[in-house]
Amino acid sequence: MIPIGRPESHREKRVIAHIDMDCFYVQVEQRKNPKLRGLPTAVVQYNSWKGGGLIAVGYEARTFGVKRSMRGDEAKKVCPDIHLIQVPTARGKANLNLYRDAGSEVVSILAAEGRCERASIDEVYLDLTDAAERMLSEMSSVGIQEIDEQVIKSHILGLPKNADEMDKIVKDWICKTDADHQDKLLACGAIIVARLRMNVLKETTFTCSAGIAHNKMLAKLASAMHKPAQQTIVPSSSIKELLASFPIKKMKQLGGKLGVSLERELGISFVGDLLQYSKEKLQDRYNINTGTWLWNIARGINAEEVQGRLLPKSHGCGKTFAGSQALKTAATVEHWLNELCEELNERIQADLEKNKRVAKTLTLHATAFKSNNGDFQKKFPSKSCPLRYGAAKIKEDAFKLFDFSLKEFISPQGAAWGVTSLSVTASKFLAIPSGTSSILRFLSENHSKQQSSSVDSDELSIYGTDLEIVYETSPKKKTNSSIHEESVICRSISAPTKCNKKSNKIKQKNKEACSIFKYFHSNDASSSILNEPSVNEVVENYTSSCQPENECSVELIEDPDCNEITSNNQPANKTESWKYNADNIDLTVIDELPLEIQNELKEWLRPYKQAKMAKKYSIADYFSPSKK
DNA sequence: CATTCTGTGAGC
DNA sequence: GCTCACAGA
Ligand SMILES: Nc1ncnc2c1ncn2[C@H]1C[C@H](O)[C@@H](COP(=O)(O)OP(=O)(O)OP(=O)(O)O)O1
Ligand SMILES: [Mn+2]
Ligand SMILES: [Mn+2]
Repeated sequence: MIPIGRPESHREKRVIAHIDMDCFYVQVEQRKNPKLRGLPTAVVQYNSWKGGGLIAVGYEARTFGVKRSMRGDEAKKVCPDIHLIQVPTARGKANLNLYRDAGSEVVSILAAEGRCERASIDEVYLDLTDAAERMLSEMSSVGIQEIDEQVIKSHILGLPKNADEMDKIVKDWICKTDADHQDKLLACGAIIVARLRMNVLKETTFTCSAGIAHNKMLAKLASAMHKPAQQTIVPSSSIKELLASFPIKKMKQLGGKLGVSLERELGISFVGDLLQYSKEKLQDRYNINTGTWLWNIARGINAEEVQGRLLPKSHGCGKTFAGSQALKTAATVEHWLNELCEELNERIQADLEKNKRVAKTLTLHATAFKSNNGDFQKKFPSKSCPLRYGAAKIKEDAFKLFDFSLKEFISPQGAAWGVTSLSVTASKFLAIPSGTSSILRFLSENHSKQQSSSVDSDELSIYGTDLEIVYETSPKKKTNSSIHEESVICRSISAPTKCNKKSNKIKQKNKEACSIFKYFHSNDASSSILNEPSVNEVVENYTSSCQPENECSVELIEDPDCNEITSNNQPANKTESWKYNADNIDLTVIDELPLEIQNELKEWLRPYKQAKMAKKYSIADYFSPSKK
């Protein structure tokens, strides 16, 4: 909820920008159909019921009083000429990929000058401290000379308002040679941001607005002050006055219940009104984190870091089934879950291709009512399980999760039910290592070759179906350092089979596992991971199996060749571990796996078996250009 | 009968 | 680690 309240150092010297696209979905539609430019336009989802719901409104339409969340019909009433563009649909639901992709385009342009955090589909935070410092030092002797026209359009808080002289005042402020260091850095930040915004416009046709300040909170606040296609600078000297009249509910994090409780319980209206309360009082009334955070924001202090993150952390698909559309049979739920899972599968496959990462967790959310107990919406328990790649697996697992939740929802009485919303989410992404000497890269390259000459990619995915590849790298601490370990374990994952009522935990069938190998190489500068695999690779075969329906006992056997890193082999969870059998270098263990899995595993392991027969154990052999 | 998303900390 | 409420696009 509330970010942990950490104070910033007394004189904050960071240069932080917040950039937010103007009426974003509308601009995306206007790029697609330029005839809409300059016309009152809004984007709606669906349209058969009351003209659909507006989710984005262009600035021309806003002058007529058209608002987000209005119905299409309502918008037509106040703005008869409005162009209502529908969100694309697929599989009976809205599909937002057009806007997601446009958002990614923008992020990739804006990430060029400093650490960038994708804060939503249409906004980012940037930490431009280094770039601004560099700029300032480069022109410290000459002073700032030429200024883009865009920069002149900046608004600078705390300066006297004078419409006629504005251009000159801004230019003077930006170029002022006797300004303090903090202000000069902001001026440099503003120049950089203006250029970035120009780049976005040139490369995408989209306009955006920005705030430039010493922290995220003030930058966010400023970016919304002057829209569209403008930017606003917050010099430190302007903060007190700004917050003194800044409404509490407009502050990020105070737009909900907390903001209301502040207004009601303290009887205040503006962020600056919080100044009268001691830190202890705020911590006492709210809690240590929230209280500290409140005390700080009243003073314009906020030390939250800009996280370097360009990609979303999860992908979700959902649909609501309002009123009479509520789903009342398992079959209709299954139908819609299938549609949602199809889309989710498509999106995580695309994400894998583009971003080389895999999702590890599948979560099902729903809302439902019980019709005996009044019609009132009750939260349906959400559940998650390991995500298995492949549309069929995702569908199977999502429906099982739903089924567990439903039983919990209706028990013990058992009653008629109706589902009013469903969603499935893929999360906990892990990057696939991409260095030349990575085992996973090797696996995936080999696998994609097999795939091209075989069946539906859905049915044979490197991360998918019943197999998962667990990839681990040794934590570098505790070592003697230059040794780097990668281990790959290939194991089966089953659909969720049981749900423990008490702990609410989904039980998987016990995993049957085959540790494929471990791989060590030196991570010295002299033999960098980026170089050809070099190194003292040791490809060890580990074999093991877990008895189905039995918890494995931990049996760690020291690796004779690599004593120094066995401590890193400690399994985090003692219910799963691998026996090491140095003698069994043949992959006979797979004979103990279910036939279906065996076949799949054999396909996968063909290259390794060939390698074994040739008594070649070095992964380097696979990377050498002559081979393969 | 707003809808369809995403991210965070608390509490277990 | 998982689930939830809350806050925001
Ligand atoms: N409540 C919502 N439901 C669905 N989609 C939304 C919702 N709010 C915003 N969006 C989508 C559509 C918006 O174009 C996009 C960016 O949101 P936001 O930045 O708040 O407004 P905006 O970009 O449309 O206008 P502005 O120019 O005021 O920033 O996210
Ligand atoms: Mn926006
Ligand atoms: Mn936004």
